[in-house]
This record gives sequence, C-alpha cells and structure tokens, in this order.
Amino acid sequence: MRLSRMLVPTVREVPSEAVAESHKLMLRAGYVRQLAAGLYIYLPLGWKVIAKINRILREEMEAIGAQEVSMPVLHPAEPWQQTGRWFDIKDEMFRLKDRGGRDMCLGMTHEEIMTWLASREIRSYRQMPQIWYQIQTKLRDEARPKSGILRTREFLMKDSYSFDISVEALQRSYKLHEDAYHRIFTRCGLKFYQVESDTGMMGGAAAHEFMAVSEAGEDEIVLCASCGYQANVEIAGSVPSPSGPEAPEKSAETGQEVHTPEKRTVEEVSRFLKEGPERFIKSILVIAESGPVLALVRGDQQLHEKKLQRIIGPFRAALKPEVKDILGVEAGFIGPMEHGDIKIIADPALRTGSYITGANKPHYHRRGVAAGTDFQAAWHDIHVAKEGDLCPKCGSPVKLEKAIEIGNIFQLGTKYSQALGAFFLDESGEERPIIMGSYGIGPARIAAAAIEQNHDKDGMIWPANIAPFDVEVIPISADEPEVESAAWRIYEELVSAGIEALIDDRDLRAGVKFKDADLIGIPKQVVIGGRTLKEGLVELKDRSTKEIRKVSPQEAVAILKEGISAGEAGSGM
RNA sequence: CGGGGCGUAGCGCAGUCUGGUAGCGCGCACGGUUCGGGACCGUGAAGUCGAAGGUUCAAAUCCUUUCGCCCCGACCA
Repeated sequence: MRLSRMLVPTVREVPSEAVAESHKLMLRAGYVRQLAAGLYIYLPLGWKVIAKINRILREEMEAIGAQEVSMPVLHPAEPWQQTGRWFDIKDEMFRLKDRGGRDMCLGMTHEEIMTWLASREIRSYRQMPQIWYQIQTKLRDEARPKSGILRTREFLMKDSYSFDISVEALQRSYKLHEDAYHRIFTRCGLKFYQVESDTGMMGGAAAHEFMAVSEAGEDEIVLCASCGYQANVEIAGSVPSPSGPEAPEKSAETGQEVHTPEKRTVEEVSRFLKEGPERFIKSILVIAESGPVLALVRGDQQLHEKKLQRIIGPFRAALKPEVKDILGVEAGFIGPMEHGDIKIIADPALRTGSYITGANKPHYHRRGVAAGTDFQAAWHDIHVAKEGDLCPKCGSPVKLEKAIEIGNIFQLGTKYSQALGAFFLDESGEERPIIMGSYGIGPARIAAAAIEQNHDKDGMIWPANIAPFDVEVIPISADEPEVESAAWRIYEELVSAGIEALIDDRDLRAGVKFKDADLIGIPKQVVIGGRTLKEGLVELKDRSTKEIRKVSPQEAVAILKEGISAGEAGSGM
C-alpha cells in the first residue's frame, strides 16, 4: 500500500478530550475519528488492526469447532420479554417501534436470539454439543461512554454460545473457550490475567474475565503471586491485614467515652484522636427490603456494596432522618451497641480486638468496643479487597492492578433455555433444557489494550500479529532516483513474498516521515537513504527496540521474510 | 442520573472578569530557498464565536433557555 494514497490523517496536537493514552494515539496516528459520544469511525489503519484481530478470533473459534453465523441487530421485543430482560434492563437498551407499532430493540448481546434459534433447531441430544458465534455490532446506550474506543455505545463483539446436554458437557465447552481465549490474547501480544468474576445479570454458575493490565482499565483485579488466586475486586475475597503493630485496646479502656465535637467521619475522628483508621469501626445503615441493616467494617475498609447485596438483597443507603429515627442518633456518631433487634452484618476483620466507634450520642465516640461483649453480628466478608490484604486462599499479601476487560466467559446454565423453551430429548426420551454458556471478546478493547501496553513517547508499537502492516518502507530521497527505485524494489519483493508492506512514497522531508512512522507504530521499518545506499546498504529498524541494522537490500528482504514468518509460527498459527 | 469543566478557522488555544475592528500557533494553498528526526522566508484562503431568545446605540463578552463534548461518581446484562 502506498501511504500517499491512504487516508492516514496524523496530527501533531491531540484533541483535548482524549485522556487515555490509547485514545490520544489513535487520534494522533489517524486510526480513528469520533462521530459523537461513544461512536467512532475506524479509519483504514484502525480497521486493518480490527480485521487482524478478527482473523485471529475466527481461526481460534473455528479451531474449537465453533461455527460463525450472522444475527440481526434489530430484535423483536418478545424474546427479551420472555427472559425478563426487556423489563430488567433499563435505559441501557436502545428501544424503538417499527411502523406497525411493534416493540423492537437493538441487540446489546445475543443470548435471547441465539437461544431462540436453538429452541427451534435443536431437538435431540444427538445434535449437541454446538458452539455458534458471531463477530458483529452490539448497541448499548451507555450511561457514560469513555476512554476512546474502550467504552462505546456501538461496538464490535465476538460472542459465542455453547449448547450442551449436561453440566459436565458445558464445562468441556467452557474449557475449550478458556483455552482458545488464552491462545487468542497471547497471539494478540497482550499481557493478561484470567480472573474469577461476578456472574451479574447473566445469571449462572461460574464466570471468568480476561483482563489486560492497564492504567486505563475500568476494573481492578486482585492477584496473589504465591498461589495464583486471581479475581475481580467485584467478588474478590481477602483477609484484611491485622490492625497494626499495637494490639487492639484492652479492657482497661472499655466503655470510655471521648468528646469528639463535630468529628463525624473516620478520617476526622482518626486525626482528632491520633489513632489509625484501622482502630475504628465504621457503621453504615442501609435499608433493605426486609428492613434496616447496620453494616460494620473496619475504619480503613470500604463497604463492598455488591458483597452486601448478595447477603441481604437489594438495599439503599439510609437517608439522614431515617438514621436518626431508626438508631436515635445522627450519622457520624453511630455505634453498633444497643440497637435492639436491628440486623447487624459485620466484616470478620472486627471479630477480634476492640475498637473506637460512635457512642450513639452526638459528638461522642467510645473506645474499647468489642464484638461479643458490646454487640452481636452476623459475620460476612463485606469489605473491598485492597493492596496489602491477605489472599483468601493462601494468606500471602495480594496485589491490586487496574485492568481492561477484554473478554469474559459465563456458564449460563438453563436461564435462557428455560425461558425461551429450548428443550431437547435425552437418551431416555425425557425433555430437558439445553445447558448454555456464553463467551464474549471485544476486538476494539484488544486493540486499545495493545496500545496501552505497547507504546512509547513517539507513538504506538504494535505486536506483530495485529499490526496494520508488517513493514513500512521509507525512502529518504531528495530527488535521488536511485533511492526511489531501490525502495520500490524492496517494497515489491516484500509484497510478492506475502508480507504486508506500506511504502511512504509521500514527497515529504525525512523528519516528518520518521515521526509518522514511529507514531503509526508498524513493527519494522526499512529506511533507504542516499548516503547509505551509496555504500550499498539500507537500514532495518525495529520499532520497539529502536535497534538499527545496516544491511544490503537483499539481506533486508531476507531478514524480514524470515522474521515475519517465524513470528507467526511462534504465535501458534 | 448527580457533581465539575469546556464549546471561538481543520487541530491546539488566547480574547469573556471590565461590552466597542475576532486574534495567535500548527495545518492548508501558491511562490522561493531547503532536504536523515515534525525546515525557513514571503503571499494567501479559511470563523453563523455551539444554538435560540433577551438586555444594549453596540454582545464572543452580560442575562435566560437549550444542545453538544470531556472528566469524577452512580450504572455497566
């Protein structure tokens, strides 16, 4: 491809809205343009990257026996009503009516439609297992699109669905995907983790997410280096580190009340009393469907609302007047003591030791409050795991990393097949629901994660397998026909060897070509300049190491041919 | 949806407080000199100041309404 004919609008200055590094670079390097919030145009280079990723997806999906299908983006409401998601999902679903007034929606995922298909086409256990997949556009009216192509309202997704006769068979399909995903992300050159994740509204037994470590990520994952425990903070358990070198206070201080005027938050009281936040009990009143619940975490912990919800069901924070009504004291001075039969859920961090907490009267706190003697509670892990906490499996300190969710896998079970009547007859002629799994990957997120993980101050550095081109040929010529012709010869040879090459045939100064080449991030560059060419040499530059080798044009071609085919072989082709 | 910020030439911004000729840099076009890491000189084109309404002799600037975009939070099937 000739760069002079290609739409690659590189710019020196970045539009100010970009924050994520991948977003800035994609705009600067001419990979994408924004149409509106969460809607992006992929320019030729960006689209080539997506195409490369999709090719890898197809190869790996086909390799586990998955079959590609194409599904409508426009869906009738009925299947969504049958599974209940038409009602559960709110503003996030794009809805519309057709000319006949029928309710329709734009597909945000395809469990309903795939299951609808299965319900009509799968009748017998003999027809399974099946894995169907698609690589198509999904639409979600995101509350807050952000970070360039990381969270958009319209996005491409590879989603596959498995249909099995039993839970054991589902686990085989699940494992197939797990392994395929590892191969896919490895081939895409990503550093990633597979973590345990929340099943969320998907329902089902087990779920994992594939996470690419990046500061731009929206998720946080908990990692244990010693036993390999890996989980999303959404569900990660952890054992809080002990309260510090000083043992929690002994009974000498029990019951001592201290005047703490206008000091309400743990932070304020902690500073006022010169005691670390881990010496405090934080009491949070919430209103569940069954009534008020007092949630207790240690002062240095955050209440994990999802964990709490799993225990007491949906709840909301109590309003200020409610706090006073129910507990008889204003927020800020709540203690867990003497609240009659209000349900108390406490984090196990508080099980031993004694703590400082609100005295249940305005502007006073009490020291030496301990579980058992001062209050009774049901013990549940309801804190957010944090750096330095101990691994729930092996007790070593855990690490937290921000990450981009690049893929997920769910064991769905029968939630959708039951709802949509996808039943089959087993060996004994009994009718049973199909056991399903669903598995997603976002190609745009792979691209963004690859940039996040591979760039420098000059621009992108693409992993070989998903780079828009393999090589960029850069003639540096001020009217030197020999340079031009040598460059074209090299370019032609590369192309005829099946290497994807881009030639910068624009009539521009060397500096501009170099800057653009580094920005665009094609892994290999061949620079042909007048001076070196007179010695019969060209320069072979590696974008990531910046290493330059001076070799003859023939050698350059030979090295590139070998390197590129070896790279593909090494990546599991 | 709550909180904050920003909309002025293709891009990045100044000008708004204190109303009075719409500016700078990059980019773009043309001419010339240059030519291995975003060259230089000269000439030039290009803006309903997000939109609507209002105040005023006069509005980018003040007031009201509205739309859009970004960030934090909530949400994220």
